[in-house]
Amino acid sequence: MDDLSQGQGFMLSETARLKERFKEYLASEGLKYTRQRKVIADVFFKEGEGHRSLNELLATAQVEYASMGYATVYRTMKLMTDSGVALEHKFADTGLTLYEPNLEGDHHDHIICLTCGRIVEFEDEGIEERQEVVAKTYGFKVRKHRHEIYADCIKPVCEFRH
Amino acid sequence: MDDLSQGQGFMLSETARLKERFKEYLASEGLKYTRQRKVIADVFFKEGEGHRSLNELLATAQVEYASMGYATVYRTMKLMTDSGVALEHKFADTGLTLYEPNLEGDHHDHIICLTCGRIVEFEDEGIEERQEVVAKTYGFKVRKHRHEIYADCIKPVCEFRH
DNA sequence: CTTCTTGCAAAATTTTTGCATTACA
DNA sequence: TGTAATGCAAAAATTTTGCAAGAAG
Repeated sequence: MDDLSQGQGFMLSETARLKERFKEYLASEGLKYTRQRKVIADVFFKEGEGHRSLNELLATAQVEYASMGYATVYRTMKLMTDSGVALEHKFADTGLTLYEPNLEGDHHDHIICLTCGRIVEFEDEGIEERQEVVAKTYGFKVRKHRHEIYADCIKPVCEFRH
Repeated sequence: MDDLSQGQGFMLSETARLKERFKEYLASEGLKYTRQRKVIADVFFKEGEGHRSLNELLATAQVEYASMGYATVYRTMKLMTDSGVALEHKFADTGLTLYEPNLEGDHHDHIICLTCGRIVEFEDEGIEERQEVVAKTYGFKVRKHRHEIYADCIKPVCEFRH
C-alpha cells in the first residue's frame, strides 16, 4: 500500500499515469481521444518495451486495429511528444526516430551497442552536474541534452549478438 | 622554431596537415587527388570555418569550380570521414549533416544555442572520465560518443540572435 | 590505356502535409 | 452537427546510387 495515486484507492502504474496525462492533454487542447489514439497509447505504454520506431508501433497497433495508418501513428506520437509523455530519439546509427515513454524521475542517457544494436540506459549524476557547470561557463542555460555512448561489449563475443 | 613537421624545414598548419593526410589516404587506397577533391579540401580546411553542410560546401566550392556537383562533394566528404580527417555531425535541430575538420588532439563536444543556432565547442575531462567508468560498469568499451547540450543564452537577449 | 571520378538524374529513405471522408464529443 | 481525426497518396527533404562520359596516373 505504498502508492495510492489520485486518492482513488487504487494504484496506477507509471505508464498508466502517462496515459492519463496524455488524455488530459488532449482534453485541455480540445482534441479527441479516438479509438486509434487509444490503441496507439496502449501499445506504446505497454510496459517493458523500450525504444520503438513508427513502423514497429504501426505493426503492433494494426494487430488491434487493422486499418491503422502510418500517418495516424506519426501524428499521435507527435502529440505524445508535444505533451511530454514520450521522448523522441534519433540515434546516429539507424537514421530512424525511436520513441520511448517519458517516465517521471527517470532521466537517463543511452549506450548503444555497436555489435548488436542493443540500447542500454544509464544515468550519472556527476556528468549531469558537470554539464550544468560547463554550460554556465559558456554563458548558457541547459534546456535539454543528448548524450550517447557508442560502444562494444567487453565480453569476447557479444552475448546479445544477432 | 617550435613545429618543424615532416623534417621539411617549414611549418604546416593543423589544417594543412589534415589535407596532407587526406592526400596520403587517397594514394594508399589507389584513389586520385582530382581537381575537384583539391577544391573541396581547400574549401573545407580553410581555417576559421566551423560546421558546414554539404550545400554550403558545394556553394563555396562552385565559386572556384563552377561545374562542381553535389554528389562529388557528398562522396568526397565521405572519403574524408572514412580517412578520419573530417567528422560528421547530425544535430537534433537541423536534420542536416554538418562536417567539421578533425583537428588532432582537439576532441570536443557541442553546445547548440536554441536561440540563434550558434554552435559552441566544449571539452570537459571530468565528463570524459566518468563516461569511461559508466560504460565499463555496464560491460562496454567506449568507441565514440555524442554529447550535445541544447541551451539558451543567459543574457537577456541573445547577442547572436539572427 | 586502364581505372577511377564526375555530374546528372533517378532511387531510396524518412518525415511531413493536403484533402476528401469518417467519426468523435 | 460542427470540428477534429483518419487514411491515403502525394510532397518534401535528405541521402545514396547507376551510369555514360571525361579525367587522372
